[in-house]
Amino acid sequence: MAKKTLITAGLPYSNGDLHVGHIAGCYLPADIYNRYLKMQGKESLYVCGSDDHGVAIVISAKQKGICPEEVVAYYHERQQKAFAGLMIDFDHYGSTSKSPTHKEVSEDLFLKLHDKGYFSKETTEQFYDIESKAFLPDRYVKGTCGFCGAENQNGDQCEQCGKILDTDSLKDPQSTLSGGEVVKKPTVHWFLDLTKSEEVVAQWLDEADVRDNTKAFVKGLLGAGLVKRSMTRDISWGLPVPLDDPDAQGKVLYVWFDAPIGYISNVKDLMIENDKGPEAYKNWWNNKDTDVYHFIGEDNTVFHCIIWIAMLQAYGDYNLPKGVIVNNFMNVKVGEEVEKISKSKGNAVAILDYLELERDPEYLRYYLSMIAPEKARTNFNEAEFFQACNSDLADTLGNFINRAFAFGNKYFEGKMPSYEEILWGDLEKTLVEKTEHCHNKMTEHLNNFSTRNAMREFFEFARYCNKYFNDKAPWVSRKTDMADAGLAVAMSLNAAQSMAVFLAPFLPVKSKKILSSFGTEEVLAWSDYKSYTKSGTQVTAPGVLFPKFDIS
RNA sequence: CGCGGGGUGGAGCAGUUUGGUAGCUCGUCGGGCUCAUAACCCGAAGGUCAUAGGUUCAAAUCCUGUCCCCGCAACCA
Repeated sequence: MAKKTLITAGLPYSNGDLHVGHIAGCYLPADIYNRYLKMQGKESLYVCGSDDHGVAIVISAKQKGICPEEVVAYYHERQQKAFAGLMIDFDHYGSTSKSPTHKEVSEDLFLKLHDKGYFSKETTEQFYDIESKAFLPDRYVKGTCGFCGAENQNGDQCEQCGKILDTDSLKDPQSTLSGGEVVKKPTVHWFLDLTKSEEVVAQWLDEADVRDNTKAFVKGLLGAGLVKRSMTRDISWGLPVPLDDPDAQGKVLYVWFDAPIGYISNVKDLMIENDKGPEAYKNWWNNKDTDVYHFIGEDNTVFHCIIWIAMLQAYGDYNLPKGVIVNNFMNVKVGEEVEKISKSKGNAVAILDYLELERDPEYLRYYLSMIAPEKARTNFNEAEFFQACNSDLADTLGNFINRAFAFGNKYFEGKMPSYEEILWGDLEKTLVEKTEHCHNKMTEHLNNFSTRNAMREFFEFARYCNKYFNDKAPWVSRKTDMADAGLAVAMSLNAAQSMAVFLAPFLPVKSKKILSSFGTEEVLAWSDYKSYTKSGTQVTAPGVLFPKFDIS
């Protein structure tokens, strides 16, 4: 059976708007990979959905004076709008809080792990906000550092001395929510014992498609030894712990436990929606012919490369991911300063803002592919964005296509001139070699999940195309050797058509526009990049594909 | 000795796995061309590849030490 691929992108937390970092980190690379696989005639699915549970949403709701459902609904819709605007095409976009399937699949997974003895029930002391009548995660508690005496420190770590704080070492704890008094209170939770999974995770890591830097990071964690992690929480918003145990009352599954399960439940929902039945998702999740790839941001590494692997392995029936593609964060550059993208600093480059300015979404797809933080963090800078778009998209790519078509219109009545191989000289042979080289390299880079290198390869080719046209100088040869001028035009148009294929995963609309100039409607296959248009065919110039930003 | 990433011409980056003339984009200067979105092409200036030492015929690339920058250190999505 042919291999098929299930692609997922880290479920966006429905408690905020999406910005360029989110898109560059996982949604765009995954979208490009999905389109690329489909162009190769492979069966693939790209699923995602909002991650709706967790303390942060409860707190956010409380602060706004609304209920968690409203917070989730608001951001879920805005996130979908941002994705649609950037042509991030999911085969399915679900929601962990709205899908009954998700609840069912999560409960099944929790219960099976429970029955197999992977959980231990333990009592620990946690901060409890008396006024809000709620347990609080440490970061929502402020107090005095028990080590150095620094005041007003978050409950997880002291910024002054760097020591990690806990319920014992944080003095005079206060709730940042209510401002009220916080006490220590015992509470019962179910812990997943990760020490049992150390070997399995290490083995998976050896075989999986994971970038070297991710591998090194996870190996470091494994070397330090894994611990028990609580998979339940004391809040009311989430999936109730599905146990017939009085201690489970009022407790929910930890958001990080149920979020990745969304990768399974979203596929199941998609299959049900498509009338394939409630068991069809097994063709994707319980089938060795499926390669599962998770695209995530660096903050998700621990959960996807350790806990999720442990969960899947403990469950037993589902595929382990073939790869986890981790991208780093993206910072923004404001003036000379590099900063973290942050809403509170007001430097977030929000997707909806970008779209509202009616800027071309494909310019952003281009730029984010180009500066994708694949090996290290990169900076988003608006001035550089404008400059790169103008230089690469308008001057190099757009101008080349335009000049080839324009010359053809002017001197060949818009008909594709002759370009039989017998006419080729060294310049033509080199051009075709460069085309093949570009295709091969882009294939290699995309197979390695590097949109960045693929794009760089593409523009090297585009630059060469301009050089070819220049070296041929058809505006000179047309006076003495019309056939050679025609050859230059035809070969350039052929190159433009190849470019349309190369660009399709990145800039689907522009790619289509170029192809339709040649009278082709459907997306060509990735390997059909040399299916050139016949001589004599009428072609129509696509016009200016990439207008420039005015940055004077 | 907590873990990881980084330090390459004015700016932004590639190259380091598999040592062998230091590459790309932008910027600057000069030239060419006029088909094209004032675009394109060619050439030049500019780098002791953070630093000190080592291995080697040969090191940005391998090894060791040092300095600087940035993340992470797992209750937070």
